[in-house]
Amino acid sequence: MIRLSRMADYGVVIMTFLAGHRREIHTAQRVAEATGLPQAAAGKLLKSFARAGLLQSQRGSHGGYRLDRRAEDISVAEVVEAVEGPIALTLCVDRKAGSCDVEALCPMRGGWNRLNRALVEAFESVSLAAMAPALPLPAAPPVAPR
Amino acid sequence: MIRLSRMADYGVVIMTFLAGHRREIHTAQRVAEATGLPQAAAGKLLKSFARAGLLQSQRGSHGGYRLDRRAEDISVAEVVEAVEGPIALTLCVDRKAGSCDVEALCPMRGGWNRLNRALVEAFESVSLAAMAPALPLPAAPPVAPR
DNA sequence: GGTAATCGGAACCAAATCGGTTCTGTTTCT
DNA sequence: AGAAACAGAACCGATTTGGTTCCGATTACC
Repeated sequence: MIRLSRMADYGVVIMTFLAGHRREIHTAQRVAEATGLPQAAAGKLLKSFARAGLLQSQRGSHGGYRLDRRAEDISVAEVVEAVEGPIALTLCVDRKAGSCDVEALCPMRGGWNRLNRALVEAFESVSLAAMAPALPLPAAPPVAPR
Repeated sequence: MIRLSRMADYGVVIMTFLAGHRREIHTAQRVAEATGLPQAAAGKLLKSFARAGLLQSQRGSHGGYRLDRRAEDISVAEVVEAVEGPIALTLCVDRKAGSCDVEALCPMRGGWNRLNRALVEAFESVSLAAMAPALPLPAAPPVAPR
């Protein structure tokens, strides 16, 4: 049903948490505890975000992750794309990738593009701050969506 | 990547074809041929649409499916929902279904709802006519998206 | 310099989902 | 009665997803 993957959802939770403690460094372990997400999964997501340049990582002992930007300045689109790759409703729409066989002919292209644009804009227009108005999370309800 | 299922995509193709031949009755077989979609899959989709009340079905010999409404009057949202069920980005957002465990607490609810509403509105605002401007399909490029 | 803490990256695995088919009715026309 | 068609469910293989595990690279501290 046009589901967002659970990982993307987790991602928003994590980034929201980090944004609520700006400029502090947290280990993956700590983030997992604070958010209630499965330890290893949180680690994987944090790696993705670091690779995407969304947050800073510090390796070695006393390392961890740190987010400098404010929740208001981070769009849900950035987070979701860091986890799932570009938002693309259909292959037609996805730049790169062999795309659909009929490519230029397909009369649907335009329509899907229009829909996709609307979707992307919606995601870009919502910030992490808008997602979770009450920051920082108090006892961090362990989430569990999808 | 927030993919629409291929079936939903097929669905749009089928409904678009039928809208291009309004009030004519077509067997599932014929629809499959005309659109180039796999026979059995087309049949399944047509059943879904009939069940959803999107089109009329006529059983028995000389039966088939018929679409009375005009392409301009049918939204992509209707088609997609008939195939995939309600458009719901996350379980939180989905009315019915056990939804997420934390339900009322979860601070993300509001945000996801907002995004979901935007998504639904986008789908509702695009008609089948807008998807495939050049109706009726000529030699029906056999589609093949995703 | 050694050791422990921590991230980086890939490999891996079970389970759910998805695309698609098949089978067994039921209805209706002739 | 028999053939043509839809209705609905069951089924199946392949892919995707959620999640874990491993191993290597870095860095802080003693």
